[in-house]
Amino acid sequence: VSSIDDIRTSASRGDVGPATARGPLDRHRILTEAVAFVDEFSLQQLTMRRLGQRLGVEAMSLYRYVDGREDLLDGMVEHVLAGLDADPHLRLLPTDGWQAFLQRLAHGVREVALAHPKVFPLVATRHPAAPWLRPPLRSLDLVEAFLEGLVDRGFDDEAAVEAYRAFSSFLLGHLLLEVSAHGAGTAPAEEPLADVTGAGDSGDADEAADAAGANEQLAGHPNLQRLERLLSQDRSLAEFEVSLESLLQRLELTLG
Amino acid sequence: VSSIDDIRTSASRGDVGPATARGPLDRHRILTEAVAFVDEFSLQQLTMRRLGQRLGVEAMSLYRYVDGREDLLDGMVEHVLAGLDADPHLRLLPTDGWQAFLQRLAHGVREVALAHPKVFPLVATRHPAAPWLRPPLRSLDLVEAFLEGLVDRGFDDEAAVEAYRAFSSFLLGHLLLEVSAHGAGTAPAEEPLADVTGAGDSGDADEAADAAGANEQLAGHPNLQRLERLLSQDRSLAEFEVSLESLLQRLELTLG
DNA sequence: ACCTGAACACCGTTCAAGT
DNA sequence: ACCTGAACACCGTTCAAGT
Repeated sequence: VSSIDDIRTSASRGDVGPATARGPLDRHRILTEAVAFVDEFSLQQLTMRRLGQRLGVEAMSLYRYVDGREDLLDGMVEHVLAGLDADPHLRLLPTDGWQAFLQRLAHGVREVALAHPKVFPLVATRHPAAPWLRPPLRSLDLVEAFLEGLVDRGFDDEAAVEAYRAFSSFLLGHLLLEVSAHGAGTAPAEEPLADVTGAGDSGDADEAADAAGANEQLAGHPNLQRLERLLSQDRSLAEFEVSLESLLQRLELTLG
Repeated sequence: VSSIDDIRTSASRGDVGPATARGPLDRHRILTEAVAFVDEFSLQQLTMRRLGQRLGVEAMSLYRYVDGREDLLDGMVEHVLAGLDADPHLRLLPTDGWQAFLQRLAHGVREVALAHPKVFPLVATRHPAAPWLRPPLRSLDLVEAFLEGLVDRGFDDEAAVEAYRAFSSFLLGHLLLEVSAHGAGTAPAEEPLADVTGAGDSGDADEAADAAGANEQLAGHPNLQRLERLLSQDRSLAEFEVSLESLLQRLELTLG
């Protein structure tokens, strides 16, 4: 049942977003609109046909610019991260320590993730071009800048690579959780617990259970029950800062 | 072109795995076979029709036991994680310090991830039932056990919740990167760099570029070039241990 | 009770044909 | 050069019908 609701949102009723009819197509415009579409609706709803519709064109036209759907998804990932490659502000600056550099880089990636929460799972899970290109730092330029920055500030090769690994794990884990919580709605504390009185008409008990959602079995979990408010608070920025700070301190130790 | 290759692997030619014809269907068997199918092929290739085929049944039969494809995917996530809920070995034992407890739990989740690398992205990205159920610790029981264990060992409420957040981020980031590297193949160092001589017949230069893969522009990246071997080494277990150890130490500090 | 045939609306993709 | 009509093989899903 729920998967049907999912499909019947506005995107499937032809309301497909801005059908701007400027000039001939090009890859950049396709990627921009694809990202905008996903931002507005969801990954699931993005199809070649609907994207064509949004661009005022038949789906087949897209194949001149993208090599099928997989290439479209790869292109979208590249597209949302492109700003990071370009931004000189995310380079090692003359006045920087490596900590300041990593701080800016981390927050830069975080901004991209928050700007496109529904695209970020793609950034996280698409197979990278090389096994050592670790999401979310998915471009050669970005990784090169990272390594150069650290080596420039006294890291030897091993330490720089270890820092790269630890930094990417940290970013990926944190940001993926942050965007996924974003999608799930922010205030389950407002949701009344298991309203067993069933307020309505329904034939079977399933509906009440559904409404209670994850709270259904919360009864058998005293700690969850007691900590629900605490768990529901959005601490993502503070958590990010604290974990990042802790990572930087750990890296500092390996510098010996 | 590549997406077609993707589709034309053995799973689409009717070679769909064990078509065991034992008794009537049930949800558990469906989930087991769905996970086995993805382990063997990929998420992309899993369709209701092919899964039915594998079970010796028409696709429509599945709808008696799973509420559509979305529910199937949710079920698979629950299914691969079910062992963790059950395992008393992942509970807080009388002899445990909280560090030993978290160590065992972390390694338990890691084993699940490595056992089903192609399923793990689902564990990582499916919307959790509640926003405070953070992947990869996706079950009420597991999170309850986590919180209970820490509170039992002297964490106050705030510290326990903070530990839960930090622990889940760490696990998610690390394991997602580990399984995705797993899929990408392990030895890009063996791959010869941009063989521009093009060895063959081809009309345009695209093929050589494709073969070079991510190495195409490695020329402009001196640090990547120099560190390629280092970057290609599989350090995942050591990295896991070190990051986990560091996390535990950090948590120890918050205990005051 | 459990499974299926037939059907529907929708996909991605190709290719010859239009302009 | 750029787009499309028509077609193909495949999807997920429903529902009345079979056993």
